Order: sequence, then structure tokens, then C-alpha cells
Amino acid sequence: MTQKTPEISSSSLVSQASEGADSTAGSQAERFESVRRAHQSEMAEDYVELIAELIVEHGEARPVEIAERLGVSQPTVTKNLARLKRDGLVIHAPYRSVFLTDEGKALAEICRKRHRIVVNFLKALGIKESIAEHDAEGIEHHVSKETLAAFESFTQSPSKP
Amino acid sequence: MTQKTPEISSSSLVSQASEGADSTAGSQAERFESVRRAHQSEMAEDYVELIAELIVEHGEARPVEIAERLGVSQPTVTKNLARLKRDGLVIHAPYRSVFLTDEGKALAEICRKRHRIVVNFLKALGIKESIAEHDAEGIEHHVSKETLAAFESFTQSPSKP
DNA sequence: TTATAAAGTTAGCTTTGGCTAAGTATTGTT
DNA sequence: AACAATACTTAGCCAAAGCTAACTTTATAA
Repeated sequence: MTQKTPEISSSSLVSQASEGADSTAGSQAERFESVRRAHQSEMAEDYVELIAELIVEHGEARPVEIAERLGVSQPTVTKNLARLKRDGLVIHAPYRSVFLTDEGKALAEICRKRHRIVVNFLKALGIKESIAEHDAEGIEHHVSKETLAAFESFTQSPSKP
Repeated sequence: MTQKTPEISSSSLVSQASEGADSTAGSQAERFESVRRAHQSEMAEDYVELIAELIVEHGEARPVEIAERLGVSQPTVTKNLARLKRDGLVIHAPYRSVFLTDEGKALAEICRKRHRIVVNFLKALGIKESIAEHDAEGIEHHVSKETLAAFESFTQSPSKP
């Protein structure tokens, strides 16, 4: 039972599924590991997506606004911004607005698109917008490339698989 | 730049009708809070569901097997079982097998059903089983009652909402 | 029955992501 | 220019969930 070290590659938005749908310990463990890995990038994804939104809306992203939108305290934002900065996703000088690096912008764009696809898919299924937005927030981080493609194609012609 | 003014104007009287998918700070924060809450129950749900599986398969659930299936170390399982015990979901004496309380059984059953609904839904969308199982593992914890119902009804008649 | 292997636990470390309290910086008002 | 309000940071706390190393208990096999 060798334990894997974290090894977070920030570009791993798309989870890889193993072949075959067996229920052996191995593949089940891989699935759980994959979910744990996804959780590690969620914070980053939520922040960069929100920062991008704020820049579009207000021309800048202030920590106080990030805190308010995420429903967390300002010190939490400060701490997480330091992490995002460490990981090369944002640019942030003390007491200044927050900006996205190129990598951060790229990540934000991917997240934005994925979010829209998931929301539109749920709405196409007949789910009302407020709930679609709510569920998408949790679901979007766990959708594989294949599933995302299926969501998108369904939304475009909501009749057949 | 301009540090934003509080904007106290009409908050308490007017803005109560935030139905629909608005992007106000309030509702967005609620969604994020909800996702954070869901994360807190994921560990419990995964464990309880797996323990139920193991009991069906082997007549008992041994920590070593839980560790293997989840892909975590044995000490991690020991620690998490203590939390589940604290929360009234499992019964566990040192060096013994793990059992579910009535509450644990109920939770496991809900999770099992939900898991099947999500997997079957994804398969009905045309996603192959291994990927469906993979994505379901992450998605299932974030699906609202309404969305789950929509998934189920779609699976039964995969034509239209 | 005793030695060894496997299972399980304990202790102690790490990172994440939350919080409050208190201090510092910036901005806005007078 | 001084002061008040707001924004931001720092310090220090907490719990969750992971790990390794080392120890104890249980099970197996000679």
C-alpha cells in the first residue's frame, strides 16, 4: 500500500479515469485519490474564476470583495492569496488589488467555460437556474473531459445521448 | 484606487427577492458555503458507503481493507474511524471489525442509492462505465434533491425534461 | 507453544483552509 | 493636515485529513 505523494499539477483540470469499471480495490482507490486531488485545486479555481469576474465587473479585484463573494473572512483571503501567489496564479502586492498571471488567466478561462457548460446543462435538464448555479458550483470541479463534452453536446441537442 | 463605500442604501428593505441566478455577493457566498459544507460530509459518506459494501461482500469491514479501497494509509483510517464513531455513525472497538450504527446504515443507504442514480444517469448520457464511476465519485456529494430527481427521471426516459 | 507476520494503534509531523483579535496602511472627510 | 473609517495584514488559534515511524495486539505457521 504505497502512499502517493501529493504532486499537484495545476493544469490537471481534467481527471483521468482508469480503464474498465471494475470494483477492485486498486481502481476504486484511484477514483478516491482523483477526487482528493480535485479538492486540492478547488480553492485555486474558485479564486481565479472570481477574480476574473471582478476584474470584468469593476476593473479590479479587491480582497474585501473576494471575501464577501466567497463568504469567508478577509484574513482567509489574505492567506489564500499568498498561496495562489506562491503557485504563480496571481500577482498581489500588499494593500493592493489582485491581478491574474497568464497562467491564472488561462485557468480562469477554462473554469469559466466549464462552469457555463455545467450550468447550461443542468438548465437544459429542466433544473431551475438558482439550483443549477448552486449545484454547478460543487459539480464543476469533478467533471471529466468526456463528461463535459457529453454535457455540452446534450445542451445543444437535448434529445439523444 | 477607490476603496468601495459600504452602499447601505436599500439593502434591508428591497433586496429580498433574489430569486433566479443573480450574482450578488450574498447568494454567491451562500453557494460557496454550501459547497464547503458538503466537503465536510464527504469523508463520512465515503467511509460509510464503503463499510456497507464490505459488510455485504465479506461479512465484515476490516480497517486494512478500508485503507486499501480508499487508497489511504491505515493510520488515516484509524483516525477517521474515531471521528465517525464520535459522530455516531460507526461502532468500532480497538483491533476489531467496523460496524455501522442505525444512523450509519441509513446514511450508507442514501449514499448507495444516490451513487447508483448518478452513475446510471451518466451512462444514459453515453458516458462509458469506467468514467461514469469515476466522475460519480466526485459529483455525487454535490447533487441537490432536485437535480437528483432530474437525473433519475432522465435515466428512465432519456428523451426530454 | 513459541516465533513471525499481519493488522491495528499511537505519536508526532504536515498542509489546507477556516476563524478572531489586534495592528498597520490607505482612503476619504472635514 | 488631521482624523475617522475602511481595507488589509499579521499573529495565533482550530479541525480535517493526509503521512511516516514505532509500538502493540492479533493471527498464523513451524
